[in-house]
Amino acid sequence: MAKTAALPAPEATDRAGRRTGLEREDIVAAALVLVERDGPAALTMRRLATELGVGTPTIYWHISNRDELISEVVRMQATRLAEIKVTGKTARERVYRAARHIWTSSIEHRAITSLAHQGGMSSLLTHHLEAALVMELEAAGLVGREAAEASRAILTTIVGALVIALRDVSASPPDYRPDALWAATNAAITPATRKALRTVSDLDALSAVTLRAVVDHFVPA
Amino acid sequence: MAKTAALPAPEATDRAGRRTGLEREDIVAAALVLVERDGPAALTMRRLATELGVGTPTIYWHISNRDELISEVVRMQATRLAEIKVTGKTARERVYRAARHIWTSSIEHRAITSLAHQGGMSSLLTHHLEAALVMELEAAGLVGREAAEASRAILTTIVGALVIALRDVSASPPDYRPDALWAATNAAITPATRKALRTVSDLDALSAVTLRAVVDHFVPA
DNA sequence: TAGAGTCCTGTGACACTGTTACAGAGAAGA
DNA sequence: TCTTCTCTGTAACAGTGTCACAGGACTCTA
Repeated sequence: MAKTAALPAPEATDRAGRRTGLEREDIVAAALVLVERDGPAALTMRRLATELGVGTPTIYWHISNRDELISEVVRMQATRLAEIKVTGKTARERVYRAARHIWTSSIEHRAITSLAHQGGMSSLLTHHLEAALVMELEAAGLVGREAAEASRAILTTIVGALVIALRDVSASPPDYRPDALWAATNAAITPATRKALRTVSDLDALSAVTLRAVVDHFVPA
Repeated sequence: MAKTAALPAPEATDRAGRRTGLEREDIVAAALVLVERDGPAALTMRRLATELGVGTPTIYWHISNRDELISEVVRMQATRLAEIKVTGKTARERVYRAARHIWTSSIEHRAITSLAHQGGMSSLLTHHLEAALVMELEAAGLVGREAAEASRAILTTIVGALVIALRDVSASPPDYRPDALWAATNAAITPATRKALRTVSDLDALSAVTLRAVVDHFVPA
């Protein structure tokens, strides 16, 4: 609200009547930079205001909520990720590549992915990429509910790997980290397996393999 | 610390020198009840203290951190979930059932699952169940790195579906909810598929299907 | 040129969070 | 009885999101 009422005719003087010339988009862009640079926890209203050389109420004039700010940040990042060129010979391969692209770009911008994720807005972040995935699914012959289910199954798989990959292991107490847990467990498990469970896994490769399996299951050859 | 130094000889008088007779375990149990009743956000130190009829520093005498409290809550819940009886004829089927058990129990106690998850401690919560899963994987012939990878792939799949299932859709602004997003997108997608994408999915069934596919891929018949 | 109106911004506050310094109360041991 | 250790309450600190309010800066009108 507020901003929608009687916009001041965007003529010659673009930013008339403002003191700092601060626009909604500038705030969102600054927030995006802040998150990518210092992590999701750094996105504080006061800190963002300081970054912009402004008081907190100024931000609240342009943006109603912190949640809305996060939404907007995620959305801006989503549009930046919009353009994809999916390659591959078979339809299956193209579906796989489209899905894989969601993973790589999410990992690449892990700070914003975490932000979107802990705000429950991961679907907003990946929506454009997901649209590309659905298009490839349709090209592979899946329509309607079949396409929707395949898309969701694939996205589910990606999100799961992302959650594991992006969590901060050093944050939890040493005794409760996965390797310590497997070292301490008294279940009837072979030493070899136990050792393998204690090593950190290459989630990128694992995600790729799992993704391939899911795609192969849902997309006909 | 603090508690470890010179414990007061647990003889006849069990709770000597205490005024309220509050134990570490009581606090954790109360926190568990609080979370299950009012959700993860309700786990506030002050609120927990009020629930126990006590001041906040009393809690801090027994437990150093809020993070440690969360760890302890998750751990208590994890031990409660420990006992499983996996049934099924084939080894594959038993692996699937063990994996499925992780899903159902996580959904059943969604508040604590969310708590564990947003604290990055999902592995702690599901550790016992995961151990059972690994045992079934070994029974199916997978050892060492193969078993570890299969276990991780399966857990990843479950976690992904959980994240999607447990997020609060009503929290995000209406324009950014999945159905609105698919209604507004201008991608080249068939109306039938678009409609299917807008409907809420049965994640329980979808998770089951995806899980079956992943298990079939990693576990030999 | 003076006044009115609108748009934006700063000061300061409120309620809430986790966390802790400090002063004690109560029981146990000397 | 006196000391010591274990626990607990009062009160505060720093930080968070959010907003009421006053006022400055600009544009438009008289």
